[in-house]
Amino acid sequence: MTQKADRDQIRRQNRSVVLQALRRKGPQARIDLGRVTELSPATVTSITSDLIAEGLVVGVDEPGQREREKGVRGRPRSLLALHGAAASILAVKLSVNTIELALADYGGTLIARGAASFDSVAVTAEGFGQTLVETIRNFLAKHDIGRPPVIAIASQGVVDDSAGTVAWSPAFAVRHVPVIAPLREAFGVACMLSNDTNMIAEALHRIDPVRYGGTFAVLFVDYGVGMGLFVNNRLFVGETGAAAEIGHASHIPGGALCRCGRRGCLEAYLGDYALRRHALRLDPQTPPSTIPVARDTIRGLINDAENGDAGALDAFRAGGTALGYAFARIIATLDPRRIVVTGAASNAFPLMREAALAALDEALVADLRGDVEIEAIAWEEDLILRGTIARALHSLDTEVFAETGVSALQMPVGGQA
Amino acid sequence: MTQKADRDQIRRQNRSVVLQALRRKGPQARIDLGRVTELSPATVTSITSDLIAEGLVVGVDEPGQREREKGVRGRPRSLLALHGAAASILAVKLSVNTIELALADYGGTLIARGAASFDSVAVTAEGFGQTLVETIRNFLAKHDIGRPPVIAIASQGVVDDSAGTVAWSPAFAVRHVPVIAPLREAFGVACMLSNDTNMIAEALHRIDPVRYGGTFAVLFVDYGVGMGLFVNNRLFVGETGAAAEIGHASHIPGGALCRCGRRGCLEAYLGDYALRRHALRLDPQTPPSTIPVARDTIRGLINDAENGDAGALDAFRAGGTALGYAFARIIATLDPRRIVVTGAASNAFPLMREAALAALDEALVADLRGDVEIEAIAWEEDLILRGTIARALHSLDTEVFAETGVSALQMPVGGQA
DNA sequence: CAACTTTTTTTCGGACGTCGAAAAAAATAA
DNA sequence: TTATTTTTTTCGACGTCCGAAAAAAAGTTG
Repeated sequence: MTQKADRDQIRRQNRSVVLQALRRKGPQARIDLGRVTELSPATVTSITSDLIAEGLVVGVDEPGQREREKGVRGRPRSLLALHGAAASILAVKLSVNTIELALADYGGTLIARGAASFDSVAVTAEGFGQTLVETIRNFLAKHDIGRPPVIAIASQGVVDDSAGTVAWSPAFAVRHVPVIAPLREAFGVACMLSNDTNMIAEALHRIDPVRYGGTFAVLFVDYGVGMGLFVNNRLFVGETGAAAEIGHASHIPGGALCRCGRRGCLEAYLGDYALRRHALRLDPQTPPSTIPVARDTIRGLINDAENGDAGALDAFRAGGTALGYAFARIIATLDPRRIVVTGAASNAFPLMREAALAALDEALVADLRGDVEIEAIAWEEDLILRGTIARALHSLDTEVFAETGVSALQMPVGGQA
Repeated sequence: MTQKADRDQIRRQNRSVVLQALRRKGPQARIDLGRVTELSPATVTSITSDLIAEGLVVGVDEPGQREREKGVRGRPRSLLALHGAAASILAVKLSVNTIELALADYGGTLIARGAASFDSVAVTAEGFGQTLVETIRNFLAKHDIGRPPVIAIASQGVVDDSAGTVAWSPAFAVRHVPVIAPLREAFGVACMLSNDTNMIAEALHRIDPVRYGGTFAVLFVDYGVGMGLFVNNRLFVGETGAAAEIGHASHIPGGALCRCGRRGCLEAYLGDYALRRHALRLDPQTPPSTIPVARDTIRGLINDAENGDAGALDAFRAGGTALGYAFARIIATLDPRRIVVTGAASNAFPLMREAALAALDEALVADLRGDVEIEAIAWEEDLILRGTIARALHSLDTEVFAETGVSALQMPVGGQA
């Protein structure tokens, strides 16, 4: 049953709508905010003056503005913008042997970036929290910032967002590694944990909410296969946060041997090791650990294929077939508007397309397919960190700062209090 | 981006909350409504007096009430209830050769039921609308009711809810059969169209919103395999209404021959014809049309299996394996709280359980499985019509009657105006 | 049986958020 | 300097919710 509504809720929602408008459309005058949000000018004035008093929004003087309005009569518009110093976000990306960090302000401006290495294999459930805390502490010290109010982490593998742990990741030998708890304890700040592929979906949605909206899926094909899912314009993570973990869902019962030890996972046909295994014409049961892969394995295979190497071509054809079946199963279950393929292997999509579409035809009645669009987009490493930042900012806009009477989480900068 | 909120929205939502509370908890006093909805007594009085004036709610005298409160001091509670005559719902269930009908009032009370036969195979895209209109007209004439304000249809197969057509159904030889348009034209009333298995999920959710809430899936295993999906406490139908059509999603690429002409669909292992085909030890490529099935095929097979028939036992074992893989794929994609198995084959779940759980183990890393509960519930034919009525009533509560100043869609009863 | 107690329901006034209209502010044009 | 235009703010009205108080309608008690 729906919840009751009261007056406070209206204000909360409208504050949030104004903040989101400023985030989406950049600095703008009150009159524009009124048009975008459909709130009356009177209400916009009321809400923005609160937000300004609380330090969440500031008046800005955009230099270009003056000239662009040269010769326009009337009272000049005074632009408002999100106040960068109102909060800051530390986005952390966990992958094999690497922790990447990015610091952004409330306006979404990137302030600093960094990276650190660690030994994934040696990680213990207890020790990793400490590693993470130290890495973050070092990074923050180097960038002269006291206390980031929000830490958002994106991790490979299966994330349990209610427990705040990484339930299972190719990066770790151990399971159920606590992440949120040690950070909250060390820094006493709000923390959130997400799956990395979900953050790709989030980034795409923030970049183009129309194209990447409604219900859509992102397939990340790289060292493994991940999936990010939006349902009804919202990130969907399931009951425990483990939704969209299609990489280790079964493609062919009893099929090729996967890294996870099971047989027939989608990843065992599409992961970098799987493609190489196929290209080398090794037995599908060859243990993945014995197959040499590196960061650029997929690029190498694409090169080989483009030079006419039959093994590589075959590997992508087989991968394409698996991909097509994955499309079919996603469509049958979710009827999405769009499926996006990205990751290192997205460059190989032209090599896989034909097999993928043939498999889709074979696997799904045409009447079930709807109008789903399938596209491959070039892979950018940064998408994950950008999505992570975007998600954290959105949660500030809708949850923290929507609350009336909350002043900015003041960020001490430099030596000043 | 979220929409702005205004004053009217508060009232709409709170009216809706009150109506839903009356529906969920039955007749109750204002003070109880206040407790359930968390609205103040003053607000409850204000909202209910509007609702009473509009004919949506009436005061009732429940005979038991008096005695139960014997000896209780204070002003006696005066119970309010949904006013049955405020609207009526005609639920229509379309299946092979049969149209079932049920008429209910706004209070959810069943007023009449009926059924009619028609020749599914002979249906044409243009003619079916007429058949449906006539069937409904006859039914309504027989029950002395003028003009049902809401018609809700549940159909087998793939429903396109934006187009208002049955895109593809085992009941019809033709595709894209218009349903909404002819009804709206003939009766000029609000119509909605859903997939039948989705209505099972809806019925379960209304019966026990806690148990059947959040994200859960219903697998309907019977003549075919259907799926109903709730995501975040709401029915999920995808972008075109074709979500959760797992029956014709691929289980084994190139596998057993399905009714739809493709190979390896889940249904080709779990549908009644598939089970019989296996039990008779026929080749998996034997065309389904040549396999004799009837309404009680599954019951017969269960009997055979319980009497030790090796073929029938094998068939259920194979079906169980397919079911287990389906579980695994659903869990990997959606991470649901619960998966419910129902339909005629749910009685066979004990015969399938072992194979299903073994397949699930084989197909999905344990860490991905979350705390999903898998249960089989006895199949009741009525669940579909009940869910259809429930869905229509819910849409009245939240969309039509939530609007302020809407008086009841007066239902002419008997000879009276 | 009249006064008291208890519980439910209604009434009343205050607070608050949105909106439209009018006023004020700040520019250009004549 | 006055008129015009556009943006922003102010003001008053209206609607909704809520708390408090009053009213209503019973049972209890002496």
